[in-house]
Amino acid sequence: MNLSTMVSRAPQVDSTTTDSDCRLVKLSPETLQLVADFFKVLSESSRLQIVCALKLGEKNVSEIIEATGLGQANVSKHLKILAQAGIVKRQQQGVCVYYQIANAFVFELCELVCDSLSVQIQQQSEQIAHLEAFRKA
Amino acid sequence: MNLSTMVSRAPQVDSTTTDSDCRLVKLSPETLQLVADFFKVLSESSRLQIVCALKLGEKNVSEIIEATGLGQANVSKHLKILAQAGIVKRQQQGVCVYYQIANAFVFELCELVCDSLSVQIQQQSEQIAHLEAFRKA
DNA sequence: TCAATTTATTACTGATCAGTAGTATAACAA
DNA sequence: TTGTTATACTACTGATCAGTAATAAATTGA
Repeated sequence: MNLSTMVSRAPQVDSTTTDSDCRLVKLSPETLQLVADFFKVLSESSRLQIVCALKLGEKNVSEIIEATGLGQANVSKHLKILAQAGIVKRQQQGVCVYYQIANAFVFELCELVCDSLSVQIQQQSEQIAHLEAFRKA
Repeated sequence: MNLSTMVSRAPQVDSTTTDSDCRLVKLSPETLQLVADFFKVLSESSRLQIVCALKLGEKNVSEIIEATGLGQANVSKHLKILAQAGIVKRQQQGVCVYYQIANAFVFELCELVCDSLSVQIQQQSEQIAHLEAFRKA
């Protein structure tokens, strides 16, 4: 069972629309809050730095601190948030604690955003170029 | 030119890894900040409500207010944020201002998160069921 | 046992932001 | 013009949160 079917059984569902073309339309505010909370976890560059640092494989906390340049308490806090969101997994090995990506789809998300941003930036720079050409003429 | 190539020209790039398997590893903190800022726009349930309200087509501000139940000033503020992020487009028609989704990939993002969350919830409920069975035995 | 290392937690501060009341602006109608 | 409707803006408040210093806890080695 996925979230859509869970939500489609909830009372606040709008059943006047078809299933195929508008899954998001049916989501209740409570479900949207869950989605928003997940996006919030990824909305801090420090946490994205940690995620990127784990892209090539697991690291312990000290290695993450070194890779990101963040403070120890800060990294520990962010790792807790990432773990609670199910984005990283924790594994203790003696004194050290190793973290790894638990859900690789975060990279898919980030790359989608990157691609969209690059298109936006390209369009903006083209518009600026047009404006420049117009000003000179 | 996309963001990846932009970033791969920046000095802080890690060139010890291959291009295909780790685009995100190369992103500078500045680029990650842009990605984080985009996620932040989607990290409020009110804004996701507005996005969902526009899923089936454009709406003017009054219609969005009615669809979401949010306050007028609040909706206006969120629409400005969504427009600045390039997620919605603004179009004035007489007294009314119509907004529509400018970049449909936000739905792709949301559905990816929804699917991931549903898997997590399902796994959690299975774990709880196992624990229950263990407790009874 | 004692010291060193690694990670987590707590308490605090400053910054950011959502929501709102009030106000401004602009278009249309009478 | 005057009033009405639709939208945007400003200023404010309370809540949330990132970063940090200090401390705690747990493991390892001497």
